[in-house]
Amino acid sequence: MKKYLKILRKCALFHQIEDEDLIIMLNCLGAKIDVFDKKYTVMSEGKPAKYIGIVLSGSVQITQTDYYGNRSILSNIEAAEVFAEAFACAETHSIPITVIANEPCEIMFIDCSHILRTCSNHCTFHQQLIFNLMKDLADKTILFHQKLEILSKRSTREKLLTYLMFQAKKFGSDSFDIPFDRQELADYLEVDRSGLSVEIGKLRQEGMLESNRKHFELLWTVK
Amino acid sequence: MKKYLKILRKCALFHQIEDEDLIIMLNCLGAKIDVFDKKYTVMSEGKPAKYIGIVLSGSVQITQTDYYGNRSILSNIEAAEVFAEAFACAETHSIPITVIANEPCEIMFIDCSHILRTCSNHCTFHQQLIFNLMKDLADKTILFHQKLEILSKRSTREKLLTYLMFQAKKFGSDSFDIPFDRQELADYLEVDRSGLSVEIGKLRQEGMLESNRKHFELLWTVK
DNA sequence: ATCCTTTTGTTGAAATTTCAACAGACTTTT
DNA sequence: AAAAGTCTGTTGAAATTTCAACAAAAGGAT
Repeated sequence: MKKYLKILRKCALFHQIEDEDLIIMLNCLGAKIDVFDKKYTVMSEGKPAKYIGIVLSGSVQITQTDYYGNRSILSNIEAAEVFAEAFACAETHSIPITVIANEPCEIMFIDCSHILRTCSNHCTFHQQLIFNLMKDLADKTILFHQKLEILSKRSTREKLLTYLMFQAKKFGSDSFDIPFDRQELADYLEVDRSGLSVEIGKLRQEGMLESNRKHFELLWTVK
Repeated sequence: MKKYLKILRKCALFHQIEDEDLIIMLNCLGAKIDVFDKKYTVMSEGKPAKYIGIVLSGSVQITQTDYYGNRSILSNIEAAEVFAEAFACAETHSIPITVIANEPCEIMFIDCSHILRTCSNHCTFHQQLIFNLMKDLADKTILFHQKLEILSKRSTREKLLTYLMFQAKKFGSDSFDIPFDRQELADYLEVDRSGLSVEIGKLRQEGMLESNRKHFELLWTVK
């Protein structure tokens, strides 16, 4: 477990918890670690919403597929980030999402019921953990709110520009890489891939941006 | 404050907190109550994200308006429900939403910093409050997730059907009233009002549903 | 009961998105 | 280094959505 301390310290869930305490707590919570190869399913739709997932290395995609087979990508989760926490905390019976490894991954799973019901040992860090979980959920809500703002735009162009603006804000720079290829970006923005390519081409022609595959550079000033 | 106990007891934020304790806590937290007439602004975009709002009577709409003046409706908040908690808990500097009263309303405001930083009196109920807040945020995330599922549908028809399905599930019945008129429903589903009316007409003709203004009855079996 | 206002449904034209299919560029594998 | 596979950009046609404008229906006020 110790080899993961470096990344776990960066995880918002464990803010303000000392290394030694963290090790004790993870034992107490019965944390388990699994590894997954690229494209493997980390969690699948319909399964019980029991576990919170924490990405220790690699990254995963949160996806949803409807009965016509249309994939939609909800979000991309990087190392040190948490996923599926809302379903586990809300004690939903089953999760409505599928989680796929983007690359070889190590994932930590924690049974959420161990977090929600204070353990018999009365870890003193438990209250801090719940507080951190609350902060994490608030941040997730903000992120979902951003995604709603993107999807609420009516045109492919506006969806794309809104997304790029949020990314620029996130990275604090007008030059950044996105974690999606074209098809994935289309599935994230919920638009047609070819239409998206056309729109990117137009923006390039208009001098609004430069882009090469996953790299983007915004050339219009975000005041 | 006592006259609001009946509704406050129904608020998820105060689960497992006894009446007497609740009164003490609300004082401790410096809760304030304001009243608003129909269509008045309860909170406006850009203002500091300091307060959590609780609807004591009436209902409010969470809206967002872009620079072209397109209104989008994020959600409808009924009595005993909470709003703006995510922005306050995540300590965002300003809120990106505007809250409008649907009808005459009484709203309780609590400065979130009083919740996040345990007060000097060390109320014992404080930990319970934070736990409840976490649960509430998890539930909100689920709701946002549902809205994302609606907006991720590509056609007006599918957005509408997905919304109606969630409503039927929420009310546990195929017959229910929605809290929106046509224009508001269009602003919630992020589609054109006239196109929405056409789609409702088609579904009626196909025998999929019956509807009259805000009342809907689903005639296809959700297995 | 009548007038005034708001809401809903309709329609046709314009704009946009989706779909399917393909070619060229780029990667990865052998 | 060649072959195979994946990703991106293009294109034209079909389907859908948006927009604007108006009429009918419903609700409120006097």
